[in-house]
Amino acid sequence: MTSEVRVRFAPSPTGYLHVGGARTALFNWLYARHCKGTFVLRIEDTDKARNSKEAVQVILDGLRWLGMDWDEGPSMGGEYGPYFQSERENIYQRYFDQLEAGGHLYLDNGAWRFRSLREVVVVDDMICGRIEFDLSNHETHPDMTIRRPDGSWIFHFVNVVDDIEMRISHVIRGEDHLSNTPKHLELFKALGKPAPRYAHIPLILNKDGSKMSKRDEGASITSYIDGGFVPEAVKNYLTLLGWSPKDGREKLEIEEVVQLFDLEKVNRKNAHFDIDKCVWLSGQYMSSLTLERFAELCSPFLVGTDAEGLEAAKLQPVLALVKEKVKTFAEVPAAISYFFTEDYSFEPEASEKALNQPGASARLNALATAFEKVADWSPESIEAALKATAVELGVKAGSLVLPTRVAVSGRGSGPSLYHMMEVLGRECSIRRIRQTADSKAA
RNA sequence: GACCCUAUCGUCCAGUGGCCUAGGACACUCCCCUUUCACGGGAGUAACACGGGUUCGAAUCCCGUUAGGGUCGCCA
Repeated sequence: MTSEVRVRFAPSPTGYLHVGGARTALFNWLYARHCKGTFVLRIEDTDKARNSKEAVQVILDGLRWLGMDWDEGPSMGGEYGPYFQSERENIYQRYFDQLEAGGHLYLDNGAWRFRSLREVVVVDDMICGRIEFDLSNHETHPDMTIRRPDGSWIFHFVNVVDDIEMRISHVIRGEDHLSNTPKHLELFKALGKPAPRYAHIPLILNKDGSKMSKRDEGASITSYIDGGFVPEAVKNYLTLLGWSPKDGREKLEIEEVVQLFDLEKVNRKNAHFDIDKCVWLSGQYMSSLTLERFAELCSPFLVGTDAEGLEAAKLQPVLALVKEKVKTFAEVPAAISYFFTEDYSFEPEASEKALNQPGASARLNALATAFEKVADWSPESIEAALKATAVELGVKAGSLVLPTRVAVSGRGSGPSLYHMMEVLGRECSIRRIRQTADSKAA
């Protein structure tokens, strides 16, 4: 029972969830699920200045959006709570008293410092291997502060106390903590408790290798939510940063990742973040979404557009048309706009190429006349009518396609023309073709 | 500055002494398919940081250099 795997993600509520933090959470989540262990979410809000309900909410929302459910933590509870450090005052006091009684602490300018054991500390890391840190030199390794003069607690101390109290078996965290680990090990030793296993995962940097800061593209999970990425795709992309199934596959069901995931196989090299590949993966997931889920995930992006609140019968056929075309939901409003307004704009280049040609107007009118005679308004019939008209006019069918497309949509590209016209409807399609023939075409 | 980690195409991964004239994916270029764009299919450009070892043999092991990243807070 003591060998049970318990891992934790312990973010500080800074107001945003960094992509690197999200991946740390993900690797914890994957390891917990792989081992059938427990994934704990603990909020490290000892810094009262930065602590706010909203800031915590951003983290919870981000984790939920990525489909990482926690077994213990905020709104879940659990037998090792509370899960906010701001509510664990008495626990820290107890451990503090123990350290003080053991002679490990001394006062310095009103703050409490931990007297280092001044030894060589070995970190046996599951990813980085065995590393020795020589802490014997006071100059290069000053005693760490664990409590401020105002009584508030410092990260290193509360982090260790909570890992003890919450029975954490494996600490999976960013490599930026690797150099802090010997200090933490000293604390475990002074407290007389066994330390957890450590696994430091490499960091995520910008594509050019520079440090990723808050403002950089893709740094905040909120940017993926707002950017309309398919959440499964972002989760999938994150698993591929530092880990791989080894067989070259890129798109993997998360259940399979859970099955295959292993800390020992995680890379030791920092990953450079490539938003293009993430967008590509989102597009891959997009096409495999059911129309229902696609419509559901689209709806927040339709707010404020002509398509907002439209009944499913009107909206879904249009969404079906663009589903295979977009890579993010954010692209949807622009992709469908001309279906829901007569005030659609014409792309200059497409207009120039398709409409500003001699005889374009006459050809469009001939097409409109042919479409008026189509018995059933199906893609097949529309196509047949267009091809027959091409024969009549003595031109290639292809040369009528683009002008028709631009006339009914204003654009040079889009869904299959015949399917698009079917959804647009006979009356609307013909009206747009005639209007364009009158006003735009030469 | 000290200490720690890392080093394969522009990027993400494969490769753990011979199967590597280094493989896959994104991006890029070209071709095919197609009514357009996209999808799909095919082809191409492109990498073992450098220098020493060890070995019959090194992308793979060792050392050094260089480069990048991290830590050294009364931030987390």
